[in-house]
Amino acid sequence: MALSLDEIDRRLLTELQADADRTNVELARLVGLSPAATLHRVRRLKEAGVIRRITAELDPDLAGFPLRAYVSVTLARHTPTAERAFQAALQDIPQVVVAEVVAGETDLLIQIVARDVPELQRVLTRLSVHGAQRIVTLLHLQEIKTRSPLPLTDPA
Amino acid sequence: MALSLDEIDRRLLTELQADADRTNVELARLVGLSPAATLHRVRRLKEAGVIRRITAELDPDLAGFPLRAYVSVTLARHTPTAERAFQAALQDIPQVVVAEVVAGETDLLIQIVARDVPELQRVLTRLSVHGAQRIVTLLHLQEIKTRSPLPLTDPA
DNA sequence: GATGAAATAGCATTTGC
DNA sequence: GCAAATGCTATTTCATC
Repeated sequence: MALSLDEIDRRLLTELQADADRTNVELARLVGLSPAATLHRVRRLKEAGVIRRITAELDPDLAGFPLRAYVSVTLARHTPTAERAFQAALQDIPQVVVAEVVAGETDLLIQIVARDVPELQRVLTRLSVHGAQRIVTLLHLQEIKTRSPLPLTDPA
Repeated sequence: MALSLDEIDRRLLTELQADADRTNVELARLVGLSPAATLHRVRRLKEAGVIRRITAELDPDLAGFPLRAYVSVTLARHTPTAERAFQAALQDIPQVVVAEVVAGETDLLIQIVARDVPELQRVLTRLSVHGAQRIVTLLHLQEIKTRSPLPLTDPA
């Protein structure tokens, strides 16, 4: 599943994770390649899917979402139909910004954003309605380490 | 803490969250503004901090990190010193890509990436060594809903 | 097979309105 | 917020190692 990336690819990916808001010539200088070669490599990394997308990361507070929560969910019934129905419901709840199947103490882990407490509560209620049994909520209090780049250049 | 954003700002932010890999003229067409005005607004949003950064989102599998885990941590001692020491340790572990203080069943929630099981285990051991008491690991199995934009245009 | 250099078309950015 | 102007960049092409 993993692609073979050489040292220059890894440096490109590291730089682009840290800051993708730079010109191609700037990026080229950083990795010591010509702009043309740099452009070619970055395009290949996008086409290969290693770079999923270039995106704007917002400050949730400043954007009007002071409440964030992690919600771990255990489903009431574990039939394939019930699971698919629940997953479809998650797609339709815009305040659910991430959802994953996990292995461990729970079945699913969901990330929620909300503008205020009533909105948070409405989302939790919707989860219950759609088949969530045990719901454990962890309310975000403080960021310790903000999303950091994958450690591509580290010794394995 | 929240900024006042008008409808055009919200559309700009929504578009940039979905795909920031577009030219300014393209973005201008999408929101119905001139390129100059669009550039001005986007720059203001960056300076205000609503846009934290523009970043490349990678595919963790293709980038060589097939193992991801959420780890909830309860600290052995809750003295300010112990907490600060633990948080400092997190900054130094490159496989820890996100860390937050939460309220609920646990104290901290951490996101980890690893290339293989031994690497994952090494990280978990480092967490124990630095003061983590109860460690609950949720291993990522499958993405249900990939990181979605903040629902800026939704009715509150 | 990937890189570099040169050329063109298009864009980012500024200024004045 | 818009329109026009300029300097720079993205992008292509072609030659090269």
